[in-house]
Parts: sequence; structure tokens; C-alpha cells
Amino acid sequence: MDDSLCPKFESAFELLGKKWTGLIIKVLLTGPKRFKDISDVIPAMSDRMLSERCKELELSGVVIRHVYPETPVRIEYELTEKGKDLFKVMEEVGKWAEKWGSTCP
Amino acid sequence: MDDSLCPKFESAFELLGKKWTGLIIKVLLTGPKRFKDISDVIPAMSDRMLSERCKELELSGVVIRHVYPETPVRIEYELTEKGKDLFKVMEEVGKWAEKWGSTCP
DNA sequence: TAAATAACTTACCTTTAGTTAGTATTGTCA
DNA sequence: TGACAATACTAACTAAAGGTAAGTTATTTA
Repeated sequence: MDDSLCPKFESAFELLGKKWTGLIIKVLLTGPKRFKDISDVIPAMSDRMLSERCKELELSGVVIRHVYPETPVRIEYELTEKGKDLFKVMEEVGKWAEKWGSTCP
Repeated sequence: MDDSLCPKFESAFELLGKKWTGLIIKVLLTGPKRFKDISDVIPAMSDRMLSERCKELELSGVVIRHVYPETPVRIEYELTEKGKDLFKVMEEVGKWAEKWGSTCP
């Protein structure tokens, strides 16, 4: 049988298999958020990382960055359709996490 | 509303949010595999990484390491119930990857 | 006897992530 | 007015993770 991995699957995990990415997406599934809002929910993550991940996620088409030219300027990050489509993935991760609590067997 | 992240969810992503982990689990979902078999399916990953990840996955109760004292000794890695339970997650990642091909919006 | 295979380990170096501090812009407080 | 605070970053530096290549042990095959 063909056990070789699908390249699409591999590239999905280039995204999800990076530190913080999953958590950022999870947070954005609750609606568009400002930089500060995301960083408040994930305090262990540094601003530098959040900034870097947001750029990567924008590049890969998972989030859009909205600039509202108010005073002071407001910037929001929102999931695209592609991003919102990760809902099911996150839901299953949530169920698994709930069931197994993680760490101990 | 409470947007704070569940610690269980966070710790799930300490596992999945690491390079190679997702791919190794995906491979093991097709059945128990030897070290060499896994490394053949994921050629971009080094032996050092596979060795390190296998230990981590064993520690977190996702895989069991079977030693068959034949000559030469045969070692197989198999998913535990906890590991097999990630099937749904992987299935959803697969669907998403299939739909969005990854990278371009 | 030489070379090969499985399952790792070690040493070394590069890339990624973490920490701390700083910047530009605007707003608020005394 | 002047000091301080908030937002959304960036820069500089250190620490940790990952990559590369070679070595190890035991056994088997040519």
C-alpha cells in the first residue's frame, strides 16, 4: 500500500506544527481581534512571536489584517474563509484535549 | 465572555505544535511501524529528530515502544488509545489540506 | 573479511524562539 | 504644558530547538 504522505498534509503541518499558530487561530475563531487582545489571551507568547506569526498567517492566507484609520489607528486580525475552515480541526483538538487532558497516559 | 484558552487545549498544542509530531502520528495511524519505516515515509526528517520525537510521544502516552527480542532485535512504535484517538483530528486536517492545498489564498 | 542494516547517539553549527528594551503615534491626566 | 500610558510594532541580543554529519553496537549478508 501507499503509505507516503500527501504533500498537502505536510504543508498543513508546516503551519499547525509551529509554536503558537494553533493557539492564535483558536483565539481568532471567536471573532476578529486586535494585536493586544490576542496577546492578552496568550500571555506566554511574546509580542515578537505574535507579530511574526501574524505575518506568516497573513501570507498563507489564513488571516486578513484590517487597518481602521481612526485616531488612534485600530488594527484587527480576522480569519479568512480558509482560516475559518480550520474550525473543525480545532473542534476535534478540543475534544481530544478534553478527553485526554494531555501528558499522563 | 470568557475568551481565555483552556489549559488542556494549550497542552494539546505543545504536542501538535512541534515540528514533525503531526506527521509521525499520521504515519502511525496506518499501523505499528519500525523506526526505519517512519523515517522512510518522512525523508526530510533526520534520525535525530525522529528519535527525539518518539521519546516525547512515548512520554506523553501517545505511542508505545515494543521491543521484540528477535535476532536482530525489532522495535516497533504503535499508537496507544490516546494516540489513535487523534484520528479525527488528522482526518479534519486532511480534509482541510485537501480543500485548501495550503499556501495561496 | 568487508560491507550493510537497524536503531540510535554525539558533536557541532545554524535557525528559531525568548527576553528586554526601544520607537512612533496618539490620548489622558494634573 | 509636560509627564505618563496604550497600541502595534521593531531591534538587539541570548537561549533553545533543529539540521548535518559522522560514529556506535550488534548482527547479517556477500
